Amino acid sequence: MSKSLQAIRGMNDCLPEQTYRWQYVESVLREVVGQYGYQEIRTPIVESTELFKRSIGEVTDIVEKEMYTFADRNSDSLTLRPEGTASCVRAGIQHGLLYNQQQRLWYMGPMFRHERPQKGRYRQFHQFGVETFGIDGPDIDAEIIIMTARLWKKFGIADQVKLQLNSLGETQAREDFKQALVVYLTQHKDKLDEDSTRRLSSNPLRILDSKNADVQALLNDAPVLSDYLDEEATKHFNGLCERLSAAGIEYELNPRLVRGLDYYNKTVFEWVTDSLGAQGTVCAGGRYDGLVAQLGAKPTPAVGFAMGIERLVLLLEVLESFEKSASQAYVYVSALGDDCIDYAIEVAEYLRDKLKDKPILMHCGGGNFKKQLKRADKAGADFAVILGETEKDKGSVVLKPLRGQADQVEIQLGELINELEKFS
RNA sequence: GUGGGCGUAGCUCAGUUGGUAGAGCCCCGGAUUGUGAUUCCGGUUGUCGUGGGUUCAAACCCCAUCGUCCACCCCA
Repeated sequence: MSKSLQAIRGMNDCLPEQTYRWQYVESVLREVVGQYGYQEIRTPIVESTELFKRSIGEVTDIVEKEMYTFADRNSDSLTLRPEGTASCVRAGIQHGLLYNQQQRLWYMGPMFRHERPQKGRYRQFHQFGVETFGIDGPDIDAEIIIMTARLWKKFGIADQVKLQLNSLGETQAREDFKQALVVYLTQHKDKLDEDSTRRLSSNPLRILDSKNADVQALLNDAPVLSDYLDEEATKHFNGLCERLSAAGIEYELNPRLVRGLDYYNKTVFEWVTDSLGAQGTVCAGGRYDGLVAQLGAKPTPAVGFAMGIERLVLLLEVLESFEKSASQAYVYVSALGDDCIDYAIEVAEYLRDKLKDKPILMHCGGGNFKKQLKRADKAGADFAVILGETEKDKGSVVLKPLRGQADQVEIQLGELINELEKFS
C-alpha cells in the first residue's frame, strides 16, 4: 500500500460499518432536541481567526497552539472552527437572532484542533451542541441538563455517565478567588508539580482539575470558589440544584470543576464516564452570559453545552449498545445472461416502486448463478429473485427465500409482492 | 509539545539463538455449465513502514525517520 496517500493524522474516515452507528446516534440526537423545540443552525466550518481569539480567550491552549489557522488568498487570517459556540453567537448577532429574543438552537458537525491524537481525541472531531440565548434564570440551565439526561436514557447509557456541577460565579468573584488561590498555592509552591507551577501564572483555575494526587491533596485546604460567589450567583445555582432534584436528576457538586474556555460564568457542568480512558468527558457546558456582549452586541444571557460524538459512539461501542447493522439488501435480483438484464432491471424497479423502504440490490457484473447467489447471501438478502431467459419469456420470476426452509417458487411478476408478503 | 508500546498479505496475527516469508479470514476456480449459506479439493496474496549501519547472511541486532495506538498535556 502506498504510504503517500492516507488521511491526515487525527482525521478519520468513517467506513460503512461505522456510518450506520453514526446515523443512529445522529437521529436520536435530532429526535430528542426536536422534542424540546430546539431548532438547527448551520454555520460555516471556517471563520475569521479573530472570532475565536475574542471568544475562547487569547491565552487558552486552544487559541495558542491548537487552531488550524491559515492565510486566505487575500491574506485574511482564517481558522477552522475549534468549537461551535463562537460561530453560533456570531451568526446570531449577524442576523439579529439574539436581539430581545429567546432562541433555542442546536448544531452538529466537525471541529478541528491540532492535538496529539489518542483515544476519544482527534484533530477532526465532531460535536453536537445546544445553545440558548435570552433566558437568564436557572430554568433553562435545568432544561438543557434534563434534556441531556433524556438522551442518556434513550441511548441506554444512563448508568454509565455521572453529572458534575459547579458554579463559577461572575467575573469579579472568579478574579477574587483566583487571587486567593494563587496566594495559597504560592505558599506551597514546593508541593506543586511542573505543570501546576506553569499554570500558576498562565491559568491558575485549571490547577483545580489537575490529575496529580499530591496537588489534589494540597487543594483540600485551598480556598473554595463557592465562598466567593455573590448572592445572585448563589441563588441561581441553588435554583438549578433544586430544579434538578425535583426532576429526579442525580448530580455531584464538584467545586473543582472549571472550564477550559474563558467565556463561561455561573453554571458549569460535565457528564463524565470512566469507560473511555483518559477522555472521560462526554458532554460539557455551562452559562456564558458575557459572550454576546464581548462579541459586540447587546448583553444577552446564554447557556449551552457540547458533546463529543466520537466519544458517544465509543461509549456505546464499549457497552455494546448498538443493534446489528441493517442488511444491505432485502431482495437480491440476479440475472443470467446479457439478454435478460433489461428484464431484471424492470423487475428491480418494480420492486422499488412497491416496497419503498426496503433495499433492492441488483446484481451487476455478470457471473453464474452460483456467484450471484453467493453475493445475495453476503449482502444479507432475505430473498433472491432469479431471472433467466425462461422467466423473461414467460414474464415470471423465481423467488427463492434465503433465510428459511421454504422452497423457491416460480410466479408471475404481478404476484411477487403478494408472495413476499406471505413471509412477513 | 513530552513519554511509552506497536508497524509482516486486503483484514487478524504467527515467525525459535540472525540461516529460502507463514497461518486463518477474505477473494478466485473446481466438485455442482440455472441455485447461496454447510462440506471437500486447488489457487493468488508481500517494498517484512522507510532509509542507513553491523554481518558471509537481517523480518529479527543498532541508528535515524515516518506512521499508529496509549498516556501526559489539552478538552467534547
